[in-house]
Amino acid sequence: MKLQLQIKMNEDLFLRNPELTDLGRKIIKHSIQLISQHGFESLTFKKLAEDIGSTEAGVYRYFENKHLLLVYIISWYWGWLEYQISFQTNNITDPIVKLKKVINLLASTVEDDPNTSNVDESLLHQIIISEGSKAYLTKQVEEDNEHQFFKPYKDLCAVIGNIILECSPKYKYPRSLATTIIEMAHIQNFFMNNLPALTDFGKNKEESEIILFLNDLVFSSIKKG
Amino acid sequence: MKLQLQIKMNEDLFLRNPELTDLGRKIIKHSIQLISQHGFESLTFKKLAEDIGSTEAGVYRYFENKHLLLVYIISWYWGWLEYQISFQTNNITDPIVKLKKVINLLASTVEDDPNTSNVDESLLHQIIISEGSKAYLTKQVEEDNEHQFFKPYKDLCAVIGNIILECSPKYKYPRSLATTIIEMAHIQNFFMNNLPALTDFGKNKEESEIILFLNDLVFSSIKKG
DNA sequence: TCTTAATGATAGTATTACTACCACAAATAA
DNA sequence: TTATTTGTGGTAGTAATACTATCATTAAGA
Repeated sequence: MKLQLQIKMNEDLFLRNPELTDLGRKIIKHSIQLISQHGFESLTFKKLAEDIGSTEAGVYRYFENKHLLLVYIISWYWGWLEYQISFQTNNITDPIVKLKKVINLLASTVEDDPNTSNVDESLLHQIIISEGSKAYLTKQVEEDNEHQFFKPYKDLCAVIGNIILECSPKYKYPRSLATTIIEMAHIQNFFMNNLPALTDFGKNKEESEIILFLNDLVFSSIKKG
Repeated sequence: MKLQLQIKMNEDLFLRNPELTDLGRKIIKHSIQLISQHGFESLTFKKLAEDIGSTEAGVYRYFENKHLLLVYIISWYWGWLEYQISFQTNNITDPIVKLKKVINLLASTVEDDPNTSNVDESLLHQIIISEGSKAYLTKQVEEDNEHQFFKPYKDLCAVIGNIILECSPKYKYPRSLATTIIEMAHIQNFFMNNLPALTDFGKNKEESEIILFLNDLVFSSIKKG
């Protein structure tokens, strides 16, 4: 049995649903490749179209601009990750074990998921690390937020926040701690690989050390209450 | 007595030192205003020149491109903040009190410093929150790092890391905790004001609550040892 | 006074970020 | 079956962006 995993996407993100056509799927696939390889700034719809073997106008029929394309693929990742978390923590009763699993999922190199044929999650993970915050660090956050573009991130944050509350019902900052885990898993990874003087993981560059740091940070915070 | 505070800047950041001329100082002042008002993406040297009452070519004589201008003003801020920290924690012997002071300085709205006439630190603080990570989240990090562009940030991180070690000599992640404090002070602020569902501070939007969160996070982590 | 440095003014180029229009093929509906 | 919609390719065009280059003028320093 081959099951195709479908993530429900916000329809305001695109002009035409890229999951439904060949060109659309190519746009997603190749934009992930190009952004992870050359960075978001250097992506243009012209280059993307050439990479695909289509035309600029063709890409514009799917996405209004590259910001929305970025928000799309990042939203997709958060949706996918929330699914991964619910799947991989299923049947775990101990919330502490659950939370450790979440930290592991956030801070470990992602492997390509065979259930999503047109998305390479390991590249996407690199994009989240290097470009993730650019989705919201804009002057249009408010407008984008009204369109619910950040719902997948908020949902993930709520899921993790609830696990934190299961561990420690009296802990006062479950959501902020959740975003701290998420953001720090990525920022420490970026720093470790690019500006190691900003971390304590410079020698080995092992993401397992980031996981140890996050575990220490999180569990010393919530264990007290 | 009027003392002018001078921050020593990396010379590779500019083509001509903006601190030494009237136009140069205007470029810094107006770019801070424009970026904080309209965001870094929408800044162009043409708009900046018009705002100043000069020409595009004039701005290009000082900065090669807007990325370097951003790195310049952000570096300036880190240098200024490190000075603030050393000044304001001077004579404090208890490292815990010191660290609390640092958290306060990082997470509080900055007031304009009268010792720096051409820089408005409160606007700069907003830029750090919304645009700060864009200085390093690029494909040129490695190259920029070779030019030592991130030294002010690293120095600040080292200073805070050392205070952490004073509090708890056996703590294993002083630098990563330092960057966590710095980054989270800003990210939580951004989320509180723009995406409050990602925080626990949505109702009052008080930065004092961010400070409480950070204090809780930091001191429960380091107190154990 | 001679020279250099800083600025202003203008022009020009390649690229980016789009919008618009037309033609064609395949799938779908009448 | 024909008619129509849908997806795509191709081409053009425009305004803005991100620069580079040149020349004249003024102010400051030697």
